[in-house]
Amino acid sequence: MREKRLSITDIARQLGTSTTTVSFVINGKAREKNISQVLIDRVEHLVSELNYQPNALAKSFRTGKTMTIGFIVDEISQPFFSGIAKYIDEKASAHGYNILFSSTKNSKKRGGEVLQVFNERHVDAFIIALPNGLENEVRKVISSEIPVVLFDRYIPGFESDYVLIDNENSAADAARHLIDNGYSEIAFVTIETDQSQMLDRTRGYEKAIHTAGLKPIVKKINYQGKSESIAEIAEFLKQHSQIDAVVFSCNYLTMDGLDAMRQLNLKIGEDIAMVSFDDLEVLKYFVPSITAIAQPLEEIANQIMEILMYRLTNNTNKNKIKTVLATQLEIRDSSQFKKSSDEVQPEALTVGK
Amino acid sequence: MREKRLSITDIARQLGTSTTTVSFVINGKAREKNISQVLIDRVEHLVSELNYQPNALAKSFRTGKTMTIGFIVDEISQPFFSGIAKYIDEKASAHGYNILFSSTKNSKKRGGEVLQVFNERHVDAFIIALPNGLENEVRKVISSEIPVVLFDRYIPGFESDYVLIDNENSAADAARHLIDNGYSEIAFVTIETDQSQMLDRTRGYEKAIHTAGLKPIVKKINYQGKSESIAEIAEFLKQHSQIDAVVFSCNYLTMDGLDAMRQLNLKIGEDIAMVSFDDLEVLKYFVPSITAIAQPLEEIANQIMEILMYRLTNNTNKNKIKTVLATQLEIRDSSQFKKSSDEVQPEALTVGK
DNA sequence: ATGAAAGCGCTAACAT
DNA sequence: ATGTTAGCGCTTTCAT
Repeated sequence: MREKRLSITDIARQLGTSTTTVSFVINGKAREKNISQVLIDRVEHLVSELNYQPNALAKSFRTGKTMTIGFIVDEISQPFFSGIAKYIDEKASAHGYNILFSSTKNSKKRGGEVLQVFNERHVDAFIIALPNGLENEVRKVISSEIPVVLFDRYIPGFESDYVLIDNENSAADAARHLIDNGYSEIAFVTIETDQSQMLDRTRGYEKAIHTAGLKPIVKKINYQGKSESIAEIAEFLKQHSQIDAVVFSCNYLTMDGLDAMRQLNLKIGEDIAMVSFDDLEVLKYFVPSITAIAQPLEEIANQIMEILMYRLTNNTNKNKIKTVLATQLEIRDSSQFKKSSDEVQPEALTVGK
Repeated sequence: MREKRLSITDIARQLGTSTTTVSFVINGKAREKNISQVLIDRVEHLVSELNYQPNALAKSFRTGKTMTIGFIVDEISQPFFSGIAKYIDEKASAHGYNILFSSTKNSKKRGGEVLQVFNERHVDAFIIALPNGLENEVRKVISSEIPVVLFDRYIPGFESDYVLIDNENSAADAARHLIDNGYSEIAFVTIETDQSQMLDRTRGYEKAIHTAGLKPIVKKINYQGKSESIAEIAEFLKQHSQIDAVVFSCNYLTMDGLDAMRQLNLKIGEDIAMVSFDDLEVLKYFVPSITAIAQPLEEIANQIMEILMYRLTNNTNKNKIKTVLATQLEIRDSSQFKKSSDEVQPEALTVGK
């Protein structure tokens, strides 16, 4: 299938014409280059008859274009990233591009290596969820005129194309939703990090809590691994027994939180309300179903590809495009209106006041 | 970062040596080619001083090797596939390979296109979860000596490397587990397909049911989309109210099944037991937690890469390697020992006998 | 309207 | 032990 491949020279020779002509015809530049219709037809006929396939390697070598987009994320197996990957692949394929991916494990070292390798392979563009500390390396790529679209998080104060969601308002909405439903001791569980999206989410939560005259309770997990995270969350919840609702800042913390709550025998929706930042298909099948902030995956991918195609087509890197998308708070049973608990004065008091 | 790149000729010129020497040193063939240590040192010194990076495109063009592996699956966003992708990426990166992926949507047409495009891009090897009907195209690739490892399913009667799990016994185990726990009207919900893994799973279920002297109840969904699937499952369960346990043949059917059961107000673990073929992290957090057949993702990826590295290193395609791995039945609460239902004679009878 | 030919950067067979 | 050089297949400038 690959060894006896014809070259453009073979086609030209058989036709008694030049490689130039064949090249022009193959690349659709025939008209523009004033090739006669007769010749065009002859070339096209032979090409399809012999099922000639241009050697993409030679073409890439010659032009420097690889029709490849580098997709760099923390971990491809995370549903958010693989969901984005799905849509990116669809759009990219439609434009003749393919996706080269690698996971950074959110490590600066690994991220730098991937960036370098993909750069050496001459990917035409990058789509990156930026690992901590890789700002300068990415800066270099951007200044070398290769299109880069950041997503999920960005570099504050740094000029780049990006597609984000409105993290601050999304988190604030979630907090307000809990406040409106009668909760007052609302915790926010996030990770210890500099990543912009996590900081924005925390800020949104804090603003909403302050505005309501409540006291923020923020737990930052120094993420070392799943079991440590679960233990830390459990310990946190045990130490702060007044907490009546929790917002988890990302999907893996939601998972760890579910585990911690189960260990503590806390009944979700009864003992404690919860909201997950990031929706997962399964969350709606839980009993009780779990309220979540859903990111618009397809729309994020659409915007990323739109920017990329613009950059690749217009060959300009000026006027950075910054896109911020809204999220959808999927209200389910885990955050329903607060029931007065048994220990606290029940209806009697309410009636009496 | 990319424009002012040095070439091997620049290095050679500055050193007053030849490109051959530089090439040999760079590619670690210096000793083998009897280059003097002095020269080796001089070359290496200048290379690192100037931070020379060989042009991967030129190298690929020249050698025909791209250090790229094509990873073709139904849908990258499915947890099973993105989980495999994670480990494949890890192992491949460690060997200097990168992963080009695309989803086929299990369409023969789309699968054929991806195969062709990846082939034109000269990927060094393929890892494929085969779409229905693409057998002949894959056959061509295999016979052209490009390493191909199939996984998840295979082509019965066709010689190829593959890594599978023991689908038949896994499904049989799940059925036996339900039988042992007192269930007798055990249904199997799968999709209408020719895919080997689904057929094997169905066969395993049927064998176990027959061996126990029970009657199989198989529902094959003609998968058109999520909502249709949910409706079909709900209708099926309603029509067969005698069913006391269900095995779902893959993770998306498990999801659809959960939705259907919720619609019918069936309490899992009480009204109906269930087992999921394919584990998902969340299944253990459900109340009740859901029993599942867990595939060894990392081990599958390991085996795939082992075969691939062997093929790529030894440059032989002979003696196909067929690997079948065991699964783990994660027993949780959704399939616990059957409680006698209220309509049926309760303890009194047991006591009386 | 068409062709000749240079050259992208690298590898490796073939000198010496 | 090291250098010379011929391509790999393609695009594109410059002739004609």
